[in-house]
Amino acid sequence: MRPQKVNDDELITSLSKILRTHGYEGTSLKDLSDSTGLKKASLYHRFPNGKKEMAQSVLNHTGKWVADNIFNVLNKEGETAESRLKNALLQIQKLYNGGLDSCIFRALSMQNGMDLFSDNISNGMKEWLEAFKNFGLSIHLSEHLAEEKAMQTLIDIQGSLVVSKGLQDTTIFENTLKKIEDKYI
Amino acid sequence: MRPQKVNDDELITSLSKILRTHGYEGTSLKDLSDSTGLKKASLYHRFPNGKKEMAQSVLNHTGKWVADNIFNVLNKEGETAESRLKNALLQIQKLYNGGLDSCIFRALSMQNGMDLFSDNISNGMKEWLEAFKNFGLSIHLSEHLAEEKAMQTLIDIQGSLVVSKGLQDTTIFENTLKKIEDKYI
DNA sequence: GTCTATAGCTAGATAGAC
DNA sequence: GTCTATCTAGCTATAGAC
Repeated sequence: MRPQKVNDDELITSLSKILRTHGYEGTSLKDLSDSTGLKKASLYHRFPNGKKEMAQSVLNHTGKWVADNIFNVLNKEGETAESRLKNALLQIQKLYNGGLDSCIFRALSMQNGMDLFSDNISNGMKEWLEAFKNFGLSIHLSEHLAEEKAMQTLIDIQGSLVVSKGLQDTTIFENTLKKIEDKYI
Repeated sequence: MRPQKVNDDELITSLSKILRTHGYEGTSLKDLSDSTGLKKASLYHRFPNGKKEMAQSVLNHTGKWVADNIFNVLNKEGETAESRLKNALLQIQKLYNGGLDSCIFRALSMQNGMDLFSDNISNGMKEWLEAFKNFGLSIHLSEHLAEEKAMQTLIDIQGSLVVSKGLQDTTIFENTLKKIEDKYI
């Protein structure tokens, strides 16, 4: 076996970057080849089902990163709610590159992408809701209020990313993260 | 001259439907031809610059509809603020088909679309902000608060559309419209 | 104004050398 | 594991008949 030119993590990172920027339909195999440095045939060797498997891998990889670096931080034992939330919001800022990068859910959720990934996207969003609901419960909000606040948080994040992109102004995203903090504490 | 098979309004409506569903990159001329009932060459006769001109026309047409049916309603002389807001929110619900349809800004704001339409999208969003700011001023909010509430309203609309689509649950969009009403009144 | 036909290109995908 | 070469299908776009 030849050595890998690019390891799995680097590969997924490049794929993620280009898919989140151009969307599923707007990303060609040539784009993916150029951005990873691997030829198309090599990409097919690593991902036999082509572009849809690459996007799927990006979804899985991102889901794991978010679980480890956001949800776990948000509900970590033995830390104050303030510090858990603050740290989680810092990780969210990192995930979206300060508002410059789009959410992978959005990038894959036009019709063609939805036909392939709707379950992943739906389940992924439910995990965000659950994580923030658990955070709400940990600060003794009622079940109902914890759910409501979690939903508003998800809407704030997604909405501020769309508006930041549209107005080309990342302060909108940053201000929204600050507001999320204020709404909880 | 032969008669038009499809008038401009019907044409734009079909183009809008398909572009908002599939996004700019995900919509092919064949899709546009199938959905409008006009052959590709006929579409080029009506829009000599092809797909980008069709999307541009959809943006312009939607912008006019929104100005006439949402912004004008929201700031109509001689009606109570409650009734203006309620009516505008009904029109917003109509624009997005109860949360089933995506926003044209979102459908055109992956990278390839942004390269072509960033100014339209940015200016369009600024008009939403201005319209809601003026509404806020009309109910005697401070300049600062009126701007802040307008931004949150835009974020709520865009965010709830993304989350509704992702979770395939339009009640999220509907509940957000109700909340917008509560936040103002 | 709409159509058929077609040009020229790029897409996704595969075969087989090294 | 990566590559070059290639296939077929689909893409955007145009020419020219009616």
